[in-house]
Amino acid sequence: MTKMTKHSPLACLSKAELFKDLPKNLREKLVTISTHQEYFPKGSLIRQPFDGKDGMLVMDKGHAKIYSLNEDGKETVLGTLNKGDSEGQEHLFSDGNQENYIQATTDTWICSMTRKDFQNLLQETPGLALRLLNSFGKKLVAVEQNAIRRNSMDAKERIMAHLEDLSKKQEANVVTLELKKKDLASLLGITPETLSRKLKELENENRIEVKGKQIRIL
DNA sequence: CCATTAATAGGCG
DNA sequence: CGCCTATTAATGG
Repeated sequence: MTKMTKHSPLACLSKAELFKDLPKNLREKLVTISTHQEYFPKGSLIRQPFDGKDGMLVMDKGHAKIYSLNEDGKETVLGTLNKGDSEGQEHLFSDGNQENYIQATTDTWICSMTRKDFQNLLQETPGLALRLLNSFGKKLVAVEQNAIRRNSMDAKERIMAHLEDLSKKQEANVVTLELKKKDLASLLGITPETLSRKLKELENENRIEVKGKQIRIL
């Protein structure tokens, strides 16, 4: 393990979309119930079933993927986490064990807080509850949309739709894939081979240009 | 270097 | 399309 960066809990929480517009006094309240910064080396599991960890986490630095495992041992990628993203909000409301895995895809630092502490704070802080609901809703829409695409669009269309999402999010015509292509394939509900082939097709149709993880949308 | 993992290609159902 | 296998590229130690 390398150096330990000095940790500012307030700065960490303030990066989160969910918290960053909160008045400082509220953020300081959150700090009082949050853990110290935790380090996870690339490839390690931040969360897994039956690890006994509840509550939510905030990405301070790094990237991670969320996935589930079926009985054949194959993983299905459910989403990604980037700096400032928060995850595990559902565990703030119920104390069941989660069935998903969260794995660091780069060296990662996170902050977290437990369900109990968070619930107590929520009761004293309605404004916080409102923001949480809004964020929760946005996530729901994204998940729903991916589900809709899986059922209504063929592989090529799904890939293009995803690239356009990325383009919008990254505000560029040249997008950078945040996942390995095999993980992206899993997220889109297709195989890596199909992804590879369809990217080629799209390229031949002059709709995109692929250079490794950089893709230009034409 | 070697070993492992990721990406691509081709065949087939 | 997915699944399987072979080949190649990229990655890590």
